[in-house]
Amino acid sequence: MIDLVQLRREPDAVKAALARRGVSSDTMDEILALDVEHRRRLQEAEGHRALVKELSRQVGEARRHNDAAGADSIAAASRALGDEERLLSEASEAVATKLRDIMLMVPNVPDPRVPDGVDESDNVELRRWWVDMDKGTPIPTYRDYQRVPHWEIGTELGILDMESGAKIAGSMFPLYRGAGSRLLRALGFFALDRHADAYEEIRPPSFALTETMMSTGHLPKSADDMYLIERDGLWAIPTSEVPLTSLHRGEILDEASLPVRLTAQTACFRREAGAAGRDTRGLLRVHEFDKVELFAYCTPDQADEAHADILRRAEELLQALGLTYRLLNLCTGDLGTASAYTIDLEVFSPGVDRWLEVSSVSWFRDFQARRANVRYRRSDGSTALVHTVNGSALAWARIWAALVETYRQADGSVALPGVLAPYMGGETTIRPRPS
RNA sequence: GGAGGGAUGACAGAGCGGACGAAUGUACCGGUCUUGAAAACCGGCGUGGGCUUGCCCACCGUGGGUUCAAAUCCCACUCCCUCCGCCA
Repeated sequence: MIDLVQLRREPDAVKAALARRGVSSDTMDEILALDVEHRRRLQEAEGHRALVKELSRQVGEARRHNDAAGADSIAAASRALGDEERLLSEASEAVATKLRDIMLMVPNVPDPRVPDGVDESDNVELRRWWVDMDKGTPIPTYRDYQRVPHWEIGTELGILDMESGAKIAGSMFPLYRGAGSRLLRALGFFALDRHADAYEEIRPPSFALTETMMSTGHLPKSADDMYLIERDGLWAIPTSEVPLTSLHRGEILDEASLPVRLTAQTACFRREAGAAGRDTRGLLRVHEFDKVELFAYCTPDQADEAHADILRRAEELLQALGLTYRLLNLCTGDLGTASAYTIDLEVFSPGVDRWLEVSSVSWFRDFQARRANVRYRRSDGSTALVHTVNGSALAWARIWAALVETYRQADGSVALPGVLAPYMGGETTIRPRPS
């Protein structure tokens, strides 16, 4: 949620910034008008309320002096006033609800660093990295045997079984097996161990209440993209950002404890309703995948460093895995609702010949903290909203795909990077299972 | 799933229709005292919102209701504790 006080104070600046994201100035004017009306009605209602309370006090006073007649007459007057007050409160509340409903749909104010653009094609590439990058080519030179899509490699080696996944849960639910399953586990352990120096490991619930989903900005806007267990009113989390943001919901944190850094690996569930029919092969786009998330609650002053640290850690993992990747500065048209600034990391997967998004490192300013009501106490005793920052490090399904494609050998085996050896029982080469 | 008990400020814990935003203790922040610290004593000490900046309003798990008036009474729900049942 954006800051209503800031909007009142500098409406033109906020309108101009949000116009870059396609929010009409009419919408903002409607918010401003509702805000004025709400405060007017609130004053009216509260004025009445104050009178009712005063009269009630007088009823008690009269009772104590055994003035039954006086008490009854004051009570009658108060009752009449109370009826009026009820109507005024309802009117005020109705305006407040309307105002809040619109506010919930307004995206975050983009940072000046965010480039203008309408969709992902306008994202700005910042830089690329790959092992031995010196040839002046846009991507590494790959051999023919690396140009095989991971679903073919997966079937060939018996490590990925999309058909069985579909039989069990429908299409786009992957099933890994044998060394493929172990690789997935290895990646999660590898990453969590690397982050353990500065980030507390959390294992949160995989489902969340509607209120929890509101806090991150996933609801009300993205309801169609998430799984809902209707009977219990629970949503399957699309990312561990959701539970992590609500870990301290409604709390006031000690400034000295900031930044609070957390990491979690969870399954992430996405209906991908808007992408039906796209990228349906293999692991390019799946309904369930594991992801390690890095998260920080921090002060506004710490936000840049917190963002940089998450980005650095995601890059270090990619470099340790020897994967080719690039950084994109997301444009206004591709920015998530709650984000003020996002850097995406994409790996190049030679078998499918595409860049795959494997991390989004975002700074939400106080947008999520306002919804989740997470504050910190400054040394002077005042309170302020925290900033939230998060990013994946990393999303494993697509990493899995990029790894088996990148490291496929001429003989059809896959020779994984040595950093995974401790997590693979020392065996980093995946060969066809003898049948 | 059944029966009972509970949920109050940072924490502990009173209050159970009328001046209660809430006793008291601890913690915390000032001050006095002290070479310094501790102790003692004095003062302060919840969060949000509105506007005429001094006042008003809201908040005692959540949502409804009763009443002139609700932390207090009634209903529903959530969570925690104890016991029984079931269970990986």
